[in-house]
Amino acid sequence: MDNTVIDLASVRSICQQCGINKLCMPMGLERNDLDQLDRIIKRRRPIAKGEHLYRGGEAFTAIYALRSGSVKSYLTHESGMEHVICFKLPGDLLGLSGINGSHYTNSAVALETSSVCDIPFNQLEHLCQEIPGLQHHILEMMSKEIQEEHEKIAVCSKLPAEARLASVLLTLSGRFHQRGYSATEFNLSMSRSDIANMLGLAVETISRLFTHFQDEGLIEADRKHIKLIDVARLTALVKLA
Amino acid sequence: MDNTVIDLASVRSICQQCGINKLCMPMGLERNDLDQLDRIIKRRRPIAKGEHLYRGGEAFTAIYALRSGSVKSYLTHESGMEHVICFKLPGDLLGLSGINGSHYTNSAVALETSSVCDIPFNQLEHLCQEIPGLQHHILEMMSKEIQEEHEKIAVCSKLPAEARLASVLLTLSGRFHQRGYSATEFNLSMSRSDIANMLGLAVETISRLFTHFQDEGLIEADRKHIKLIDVARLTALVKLA
DNA sequence: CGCCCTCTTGAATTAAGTCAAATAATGTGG
DNA sequence: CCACATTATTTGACTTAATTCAAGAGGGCG
Repeated sequence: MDNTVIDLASVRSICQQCGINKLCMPMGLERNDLDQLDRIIKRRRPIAKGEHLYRGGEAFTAIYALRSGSVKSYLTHESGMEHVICFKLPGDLLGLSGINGSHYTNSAVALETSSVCDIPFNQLEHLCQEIPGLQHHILEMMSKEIQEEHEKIAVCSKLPAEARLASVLLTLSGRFHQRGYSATEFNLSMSRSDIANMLGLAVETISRLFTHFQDEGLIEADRKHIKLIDVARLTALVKLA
Repeated sequence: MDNTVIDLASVRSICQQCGINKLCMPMGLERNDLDQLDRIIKRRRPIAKGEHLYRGGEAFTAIYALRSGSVKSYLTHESGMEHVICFKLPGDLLGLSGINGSHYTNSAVALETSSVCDIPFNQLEHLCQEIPGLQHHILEMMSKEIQEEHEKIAVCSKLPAEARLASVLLTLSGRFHQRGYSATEFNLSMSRSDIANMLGLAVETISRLFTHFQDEGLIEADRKHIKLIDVARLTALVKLA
């Protein structure tokens, strides 16, 4: 497995240097495979807050791995109404739902300055033919997305407002933790209204809940900055209801 | 493309005979490929109403293609509460969310006598390595499932009860139509309470809506038998709101 | 500095839930 | 095949969680 001699400034692929690679792509890939993958990936210069990565309806050409920052993906109803689907963090993949139908079915917009890797999909597919581990990884990532959506539907359609917000906070906490950041203290890059939208609630409700959580000593919230104080009680909120 | 001579009772693979194959698996596969796929698929004897195809937590070994009947998939909350995720019809695939984590994350139970094909997943994965079209098809099916979940979240978290039920009826209508059945007249294999559960509503609400839709001349409902009368107005219900 | 947009807070409204009960199916054992 | 038990569906009355409307308070940016 570990056939690496310490060859410092060698031709290490960018993927290998990238701290998030365990999340987004490679996993147990051999060095050679990683290099191949690396070769098809295009890096972009940073994307500014508010810039779109892609929009619903555009031709599907690539999936994206978020390297830094955060991105919101959303559907646009024909009435023009937006529905926020999820918030992506570094290591997450974007655009997978575009595979079927060869057009993106949702839009992705940066919530802050972010950077992404473009992974041209047809090339990725070819590579999957040669690298079984890569194919498996893609399947796993898609499977995980399906799992997450199932979970999200359960939360949004079964739990009261309080539990939904608690769930979002805890989920974010867990995801930050996975990425090596604090699980109890973080900054929200999304607005209250994005959160409300995703949870199918009114902004006012979210705002009230934030103050309520704070009054109850569950969290400390200063604008975007959130500190989880009583994780146990937050967790209980989600379970109960 | 069409290199078939009329060789009646030949060695045609079961997949080729199966009327639903355009939905579940093959698509543009060559005859040879189809045969290979066919070889790994196991057919089961029919599954009785109420029998489980798999349960959440069990080791993930196979995905399933529904051949006839209908199946409900649901999550079980730790409190024991069930959350219905979706209803599967012939041609649909089940179990895809189990790929990640190698355990089924939801349960699938037959709503009526049904038959399925078991597709051992590791064999399928191997086959995907050899048949690019098959790999692509699996990716498409998973992508579609993600799309559908996105859509479902939008419906359940944004639309009022009336529109949610209209959406379910229309979606089912479309799916029956795709499968060659009437788009305007069909039998629901699921209970009112399954529908309510999936939509995040109370059974009573669903019941009231059925009678309401009937009073409004939108549908005719006799127990499980549903007849869509005014599709245009139903559609408008979903859009508006 | 001031405008704009996000967020917060309060009061009134309402959609949907809960509780309770009747009715209609479905199934079971004798 | 019938009587009974059980479950699914419907309907009504009341309650409530969350929305909507209205308005004020902050913050951030040009």
